[in-house]
Amino acid sequence: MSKKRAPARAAPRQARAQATVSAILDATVLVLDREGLDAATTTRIAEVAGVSIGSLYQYFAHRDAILTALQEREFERATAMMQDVLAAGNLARSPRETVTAVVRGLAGLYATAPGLHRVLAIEGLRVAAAERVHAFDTRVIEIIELFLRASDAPLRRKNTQAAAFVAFQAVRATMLATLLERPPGLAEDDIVEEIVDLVLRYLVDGAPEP
Amino acid sequence: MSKKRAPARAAPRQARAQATVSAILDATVLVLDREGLDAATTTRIAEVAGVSIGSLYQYFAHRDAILTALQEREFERATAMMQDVLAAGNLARSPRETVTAVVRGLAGLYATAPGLHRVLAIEGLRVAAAERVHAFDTRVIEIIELFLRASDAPLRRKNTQAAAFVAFQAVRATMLATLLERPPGLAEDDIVEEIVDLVLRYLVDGAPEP
Amino acid sequence: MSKKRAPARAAPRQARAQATVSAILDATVLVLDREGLDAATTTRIAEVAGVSIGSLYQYFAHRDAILTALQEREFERATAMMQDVLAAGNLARSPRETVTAVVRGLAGLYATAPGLHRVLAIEGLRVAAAERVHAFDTRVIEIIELFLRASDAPLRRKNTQAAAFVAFQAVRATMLATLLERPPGLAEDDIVEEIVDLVLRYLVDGAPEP
Amino acid sequence: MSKKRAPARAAPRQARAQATVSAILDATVLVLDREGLDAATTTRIAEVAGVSIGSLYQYFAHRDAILTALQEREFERATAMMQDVLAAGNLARSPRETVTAVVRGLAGLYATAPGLHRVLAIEGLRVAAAERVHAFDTRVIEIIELFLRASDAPLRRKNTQAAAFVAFQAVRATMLATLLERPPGLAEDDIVEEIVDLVLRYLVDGAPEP
DNA sequence: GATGAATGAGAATTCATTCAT
DNA sequence: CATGAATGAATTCTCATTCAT
Repeated sequence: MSKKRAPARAAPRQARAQATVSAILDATVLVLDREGLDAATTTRIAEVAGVSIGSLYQYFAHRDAILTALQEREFERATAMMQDVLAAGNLARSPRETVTAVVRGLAGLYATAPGLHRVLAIEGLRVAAAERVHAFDTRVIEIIELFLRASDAPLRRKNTQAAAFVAFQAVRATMLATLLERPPGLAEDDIVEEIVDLVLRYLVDGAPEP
Repeated sequence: MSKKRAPARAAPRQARAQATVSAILDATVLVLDREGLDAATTTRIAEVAGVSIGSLYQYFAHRDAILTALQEREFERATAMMQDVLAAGNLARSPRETVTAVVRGLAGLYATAPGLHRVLAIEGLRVAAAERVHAFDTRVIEIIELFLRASDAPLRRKNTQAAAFVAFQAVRATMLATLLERPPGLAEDDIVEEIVDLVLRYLVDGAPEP
Repeated sequence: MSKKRAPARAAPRQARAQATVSAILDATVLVLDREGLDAATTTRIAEVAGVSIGSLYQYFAHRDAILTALQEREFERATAMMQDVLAAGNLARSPRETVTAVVRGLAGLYATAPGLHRVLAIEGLRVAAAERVHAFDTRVIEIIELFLRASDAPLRRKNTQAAAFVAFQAVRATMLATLLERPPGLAEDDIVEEIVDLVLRYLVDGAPEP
Repeated sequence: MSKKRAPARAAPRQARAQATVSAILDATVLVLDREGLDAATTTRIAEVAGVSIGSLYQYFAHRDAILTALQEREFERATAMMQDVLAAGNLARSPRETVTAVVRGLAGLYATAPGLHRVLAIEGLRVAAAERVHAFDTRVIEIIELFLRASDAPLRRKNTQAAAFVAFQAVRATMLATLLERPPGLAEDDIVEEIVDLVLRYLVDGAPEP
């Protein structure tokens, strides 16, 4: 489905190479977050990374490969965070504690570079993003679903998959919108609480008031 | 405030001109929805519209002007729908009826061209979109807030502004994600129900189960 | 030699037509003088003339025809002025009087629209201007030469053609430069005097100091 | 002050780059001289330079930057020539020798590419040329004025600034007109002599006949 | 005749990508 | 491996000119 199937650039084995790749990805984050997608030209990225374009193409077959790698990295982080918070070991926590941890975790990920996540989010990336985003969503939803099933909280929903989907999308979008639009007269902490409440009431029966 | 302030292209007086403008906007919708933002070059739009680029530039000072016009048009539609549904005359309806109407209304707007709305939504448009999107959000939230205050439903939230913001973002994003990702094993009607439930439980105390 | 040989638009016989042609030429002068050659698009000219482009093309086969007509008109005026001042009837005047009259005459022509004359002068107009400018120059030089020969002032030059050429170019350029650059600390009258002196000393023997 | 302030294209460090820049400038001279300003499109320049447009834009932010660079280069040359000829060391020369040197110097500069200088001169270049041309004129006039004051020739004019202005404009324009129009029956050398005489009689008292 | 909507060739400029050094 | 000069396809936009109404 992806338009460009690159001839798989040599995975960097040496430390210096690894550093270069990181520099490029970090530079891309910086540029995307501060200057937007349009400004993220290969030249600009290379410049911010302190690397020549030649070198950039040593490690990435084409521009999209950089964006893809970045997306992958962020998805990885998000998945890891979710997995961590929703691990079996945490089943003992109260639902509120758990949901709060997830929302705060997501907020943490987004807060570093909200502009980046605007771009990475479902609506932004163009090339073959659909599949990748879908895969990520599926995975995250799975994690949530598993947790929901394992939990012994009094769930309101029968269709846990749908519930996981709805809950995740609602949290993701509201969190991002908050970071990008800062609704007036609302501290971030307040919003976190609102979102937690939104999800809790939706998922759990008789969720205690905060 | 916007970067490009066009020398105000001639407002079309003749019928033919009006038709051309419509053709261009409609073509843009088509292209954006099916081929994405990147494919929406002026040439492609003109081609799909069955119009010469010259004509395109007769009515739109530059590419962004087309996108802006489109955004304005869609925002207008959305606002109108919300205003309609949340009008004072509808205070008598049950909360569930009202929320359902809103969600269905939004679904209706998005369903025609989900790809378009992906682009038009907060994360997509680049040029000076921020202000415009923000203005739209503010307006919608105001409408919601007004309704919440006027309603005599047993509201759970004290901060109605925050509530309006969270509710709207949650509905918008989840609806859009649904249309774009066609979540597994869920008909659109099911999703509508889920979203309605999400919002209802969040906003209203003791909302009766469906 | 000219690239475009137009199918000779119908010479306007009616008064209204003549007025339209004038309006177009005058508008062109205005635009050229104030906004420069680049701004002198057919649309802009028509707009300033208060005429539709369609009408513009009714009277001028193409854009260049307008500029050519204008050039012709200005050349005509300049030639007429020279012819007038250097007519046989004026042989009685003192050389200083005559030269002053010429310089003032030129100043008068240029002063109305210096920007226009920058464009019309030798260096400006592009299309087939060379021949036309050359013809004009030749004609003017002829007029000057004839006068010089008829005059009984004590001429210093043997080669009257060369003298006429040099004198004319010097006056023309200095006058134009003056109007365009507003040289520091020099009123227009001072410059006229300087130029008169320049030419007089060059052409006439023992020309009396001012 | 100029409308376009370019993001300072990379100054060429490597030898090849320097060669490319030169090729572009030289090609521009060629095109301007032979085909005129309108023909000097970026594509044509690149083509004549034997370089891709991409390369052209690697070194010049936009078309005007090329023309500006060229103008600067020619102005530099002209100023250097004047400064050279009118240097303090040359005060011993006779006025006729000095003026002849200046006129011949200018003739030398113009002769290589008269068409180019038609464009570069006051009337031709559009973008922000005014200031630049003015600055050049000012500088040249200063050089002349300084020389006039230092010289012990019997000057006729009190206002040396005005004299410098008039003398320079007269020489410049007449020289250029000569090269562009080749008045019939006149060798370039004759014209030089005429111009020298024009200026000498204007500036110096009792200038000896040739 | 007048109007102005439509046309499209052509110009400027960008940017991903390659490749000689 | 690194560098950065060179490339050129693709894109936006302008403007002279035509022609149906």
